[in-house]
Amino acid sequence: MSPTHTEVTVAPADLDPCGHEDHPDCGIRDVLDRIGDKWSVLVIVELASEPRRFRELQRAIDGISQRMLTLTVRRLERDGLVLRTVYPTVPPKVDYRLTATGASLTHLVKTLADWSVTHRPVIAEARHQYDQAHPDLDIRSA
Amino acid sequence: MSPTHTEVTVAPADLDPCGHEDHPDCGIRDVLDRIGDKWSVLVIVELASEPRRFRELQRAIDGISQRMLTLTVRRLERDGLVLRTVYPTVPPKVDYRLTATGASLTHLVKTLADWSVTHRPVIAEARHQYDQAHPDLDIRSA
DNA sequence: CAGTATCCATGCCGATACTG
DNA sequence: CAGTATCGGCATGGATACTG
Repeated sequence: MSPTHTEVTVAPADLDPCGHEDHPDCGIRDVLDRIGDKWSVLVIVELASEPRRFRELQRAIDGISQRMLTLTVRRLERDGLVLRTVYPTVPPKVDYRLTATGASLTHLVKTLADWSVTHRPVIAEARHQYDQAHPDLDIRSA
Repeated sequence: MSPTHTEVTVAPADLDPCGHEDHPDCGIRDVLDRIGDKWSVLVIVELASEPRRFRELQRAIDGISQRMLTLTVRRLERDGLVLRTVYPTVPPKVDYRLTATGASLTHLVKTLADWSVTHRPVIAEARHQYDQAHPDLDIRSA
């Protein structure tokens, strides 16, 4: 880590992984880079109803490690989607809640979930068909 | 969608990475596992307007490798989001188009893009603030 | 043109151990 | 409780070469 460097991080082109703005693509990748990872949405969903403490989140989100929860909430905090509040008590208490921006994401997430529920059977069937038709081919491990 | 199959496909735990259905989480992770990767949405966006051939896709999607385009369209095909058509000509011609299910995703993608465009400035600012306040901390490389 | 096949780098993520 | 630090596996994805 060696935190002793005064150099100002310029952070150029931080939000623009792809080169051209005229394409409608870029915005999408941007959101997905934010919530497309393994845990972010689950944290957001969990915080949608009410603020949660660190351990509460960890217990609520099945399978997440301490490390990943920390990383996930830190990133969400950095992006201004989650507000982190530290109460200087002993033992320490920290809670997390959605900011206004973060809360606006819950609608989006709901839309995603709805789509999934609606189309899940069709997709499952499509997969089944495909795997029947291509028994030798294995996409998953390719 | 022509539900002409009597056999109830059990689909053994293929679509259910997390263990419990009562949580609202699972559906979301499901979509994200499908479109959350690096290229899928870009392919979908590109196919939204009209069918495309393989090379057309590759040229349209800046930076995608041959390998990744193949993998991406294959997965989308397997999930029944994209239809692949081979014309037995020489040289070979293959085109890809969205299925009805795939097309239904474009609305979703549009929603994502809109959210991104709307909130991008706020998020950029939040990041900036955060990085100012925590100059030593580096989340990106953690 | 439309792919396969192979090799390899990165980095996401999990497991574990330790701290204020 | 709420983290940090370290190590290591494994999947994702890029580069390159080859094929029908």
